[in-house]
Amino acid sequence: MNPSSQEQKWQRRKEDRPAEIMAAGLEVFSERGFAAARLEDVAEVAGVSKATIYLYFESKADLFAAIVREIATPRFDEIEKLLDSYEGSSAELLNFVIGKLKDLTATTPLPSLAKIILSEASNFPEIRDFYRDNVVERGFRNIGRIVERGIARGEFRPCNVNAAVQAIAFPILLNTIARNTFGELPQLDPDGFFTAHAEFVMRGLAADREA
Amino acid sequence: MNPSSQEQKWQRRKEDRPAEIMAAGLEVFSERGFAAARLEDVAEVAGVSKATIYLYFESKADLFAAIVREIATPRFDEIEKLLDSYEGSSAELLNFVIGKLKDLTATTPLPSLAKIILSEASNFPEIRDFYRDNVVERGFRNIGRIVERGIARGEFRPCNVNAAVQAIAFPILLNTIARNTFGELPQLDPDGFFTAHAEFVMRGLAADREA
DNA sequence: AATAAATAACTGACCAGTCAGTTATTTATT
DNA sequence: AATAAATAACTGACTGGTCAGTTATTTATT
Repeated sequence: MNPSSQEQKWQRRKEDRPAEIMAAGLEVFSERGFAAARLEDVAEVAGVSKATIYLYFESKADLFAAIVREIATPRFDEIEKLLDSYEGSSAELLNFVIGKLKDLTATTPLPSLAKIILSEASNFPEIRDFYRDNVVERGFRNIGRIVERGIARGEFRPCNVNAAVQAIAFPILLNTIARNTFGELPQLDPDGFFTAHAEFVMRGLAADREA
Repeated sequence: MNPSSQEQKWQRRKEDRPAEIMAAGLEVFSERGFAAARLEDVAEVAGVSKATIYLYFESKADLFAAIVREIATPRFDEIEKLLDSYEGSSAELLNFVIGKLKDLTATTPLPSLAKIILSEASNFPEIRDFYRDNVVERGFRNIGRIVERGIARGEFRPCNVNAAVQAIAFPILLNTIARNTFGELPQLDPDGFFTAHAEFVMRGLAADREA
């Protein structure tokens, strides 16, 4: 009549809990956004009670920020390492980075995170400030470095670097966010888009030929 | 002791209520987003009770859709009329439309509405579908027409039209949304951005010179 | 008086965050 | 090696607050 009295109800897993909760949070936040995500769902996916989340994270916003940091940091580290050591042409470098971005948008949940931040950041200042300082600034700096390098080497024409960064990155970002929001509309089809976009960017940046 | 017993508490204003409620809704939605906006606040701004909103709109989502339609429709009508009759060069036309977009983003609440839709549409399918069919499709079609016109007239190089539309519109849209979200970061400064972006677009689209 | 317009008060459902109490694990004692 | 005491991890049940939408009633208009 009491077959389970011997079974363990739970285990202590101090080391693994944070990562598991963050993985669960990523899943739930990606699906529903920040405000609409329920911590009870996060807990269920992570296989813990809601209260356990609060043993490891201070608040919903703190959990979200931890997730973003976890995902963004290694990507930035990687690209910064590349930028420091690269020796080829700037066009090649830019193409490589665009390809990388394409991969990231296709294989990681970055697009849904980006969407969340754009959409909900104004209501959650902690999130907005963290993201502005750690993702927006850093992203601009990195792509900006490529453009500046190209200009310095005479490969790209002198131009407004910040505008160039936006011309490069924003269509990619918004294409991904839009697909994420509306599904696979023919207008947003990524196959043609990425190559065409890279072509656009190259022509927009190219140094004028000598007369 | 009852000085106000003679004063009117309210008036019947069947004709004006919907417009006033929509204006109030625009204000509140722009500030807080869709989910976080409170109908009680909308009611207060409109000077009515919350229940009155339900005399004129079926639901929160219905009110939001009505607002978007009200704002988007005349803009599209205007641009479509222009496209039908325009006779000058395609570059000039495109420049004009970019300028128009710049104005719209600066002087209307379109950016915050766009942000709301991108961010919250997944949680509110009625909004998403309405917006996809009435704004995204129509916007793509209009800008796409300009690009196609330029290609047909030999002013622009043949290219992926949908990608071109995104290269033209997405940086503008996202620049505005980002400023709306993060405030006026130097990286997003609109003064330099719009002219530099127009330049980018023109170079990206320009037909190759004959050899 | 009849009716249309508007409101005030209410309901039901939701959810972040809290906390008293329970269970697993470790450490000390024999 | 057995067990008792102490500690740390975890949970269930609750609280306080929010808010879309509804209902019963009041007020204006004809």
